[in-house]
Amino acid sequence: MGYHRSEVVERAIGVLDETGLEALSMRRLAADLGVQAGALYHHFDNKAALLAAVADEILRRGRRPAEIVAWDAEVHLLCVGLRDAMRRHRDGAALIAQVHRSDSAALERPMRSALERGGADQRLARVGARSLVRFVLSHESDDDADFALGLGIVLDGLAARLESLES
Amino acid sequence: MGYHRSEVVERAIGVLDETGLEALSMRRLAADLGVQAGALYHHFDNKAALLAAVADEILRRGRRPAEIVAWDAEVHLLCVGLRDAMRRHRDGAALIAQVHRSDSAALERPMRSALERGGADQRLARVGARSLVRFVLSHESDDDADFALGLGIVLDGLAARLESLES
DNA sequence: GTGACGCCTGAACAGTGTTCAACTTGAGGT
DNA sequence: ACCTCAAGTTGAACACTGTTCAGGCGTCAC
Repeated sequence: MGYHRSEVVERAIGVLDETGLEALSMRRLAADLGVQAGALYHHFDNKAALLAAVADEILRRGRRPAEIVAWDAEVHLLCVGLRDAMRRHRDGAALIAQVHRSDSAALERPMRSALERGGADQRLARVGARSLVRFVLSHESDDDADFALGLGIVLDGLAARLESLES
Repeated sequence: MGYHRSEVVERAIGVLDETGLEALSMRRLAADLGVQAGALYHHFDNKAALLAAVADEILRRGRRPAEIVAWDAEVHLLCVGLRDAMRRHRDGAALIAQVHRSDSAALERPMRSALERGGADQRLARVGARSLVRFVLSHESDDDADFALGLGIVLDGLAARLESLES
């Protein structure tokens, strides 16, 4: 029995790690909790809401205390942190991408404020943050070296735009 | 009745445009063709194969004759062409991303050879091509101006890497 | 005519998300 | 101790999904 949402979410992460996103059905999760599928709908409006809570929890666990560093180091840190968080669980990137398909503002916000601190105007910060978040989400399975190179390319492009804004 | 694969694919594109990827089920498509669902399995091994054929057709229709231009203009053209092709149909990006999730080599190949013609080594061409393809696939719903800005950022970063290789 | 083969039907299987009346359970108030 | 009320759960149902397969039908070749 999952008294609270948090226990359901925790078990959902367990099922995710064990069997993957594909196999994470309401019935499978309910059975894992020793409960009927319908019971889950007293804690979550629907499966999407449940998955959103799971994605939030995965990201929450991956968050680190904010450090005050140079903007480019912070952006780099945010990207690597996001990648690490989603890679800690099977199908983590697929899940997070699915949940934030329509609204990825929450993921982009910290990235955006870092870019603005680096001198970007609103538009550049918005587009840059979006590009970075989607870059990270779509390169889950690449090895770290390739990821670092790709991220470096995007960051170089951003840096060039920022320099030309300052002059 | 869909005598041939091509007629099934064509009708599938029709259903896609009318009702979206979510509603494109085997039964829905079969009904649209005036046929039972099981009949489709004489033309395609499974739904994934059908969707792959649909994605291929969408991309084929979007292909333009190769022009011989500077590498950066060609990369730009390839990206815009891919974007246009997938945006011509409802959920086009979602479909193509789904089909090429495990194997996006076919999409990356022309991008890679253009980058190599621009002086990139194998690794840079591979990582750059992958980043560009995924950038395009994940920015379907952005307006054109934001897309152009984001693409410009990635291309600037690539150009910087290419210049430092030549020196 | 007699096969053979391609295409299709219709039903079935096992699964999915979701809803809902009815039941159990436990805590609070009197 | 009793009653009430609400939260939590059940079990069944609904309308779907992809997929399989024995059987039938029609069109060719021989």
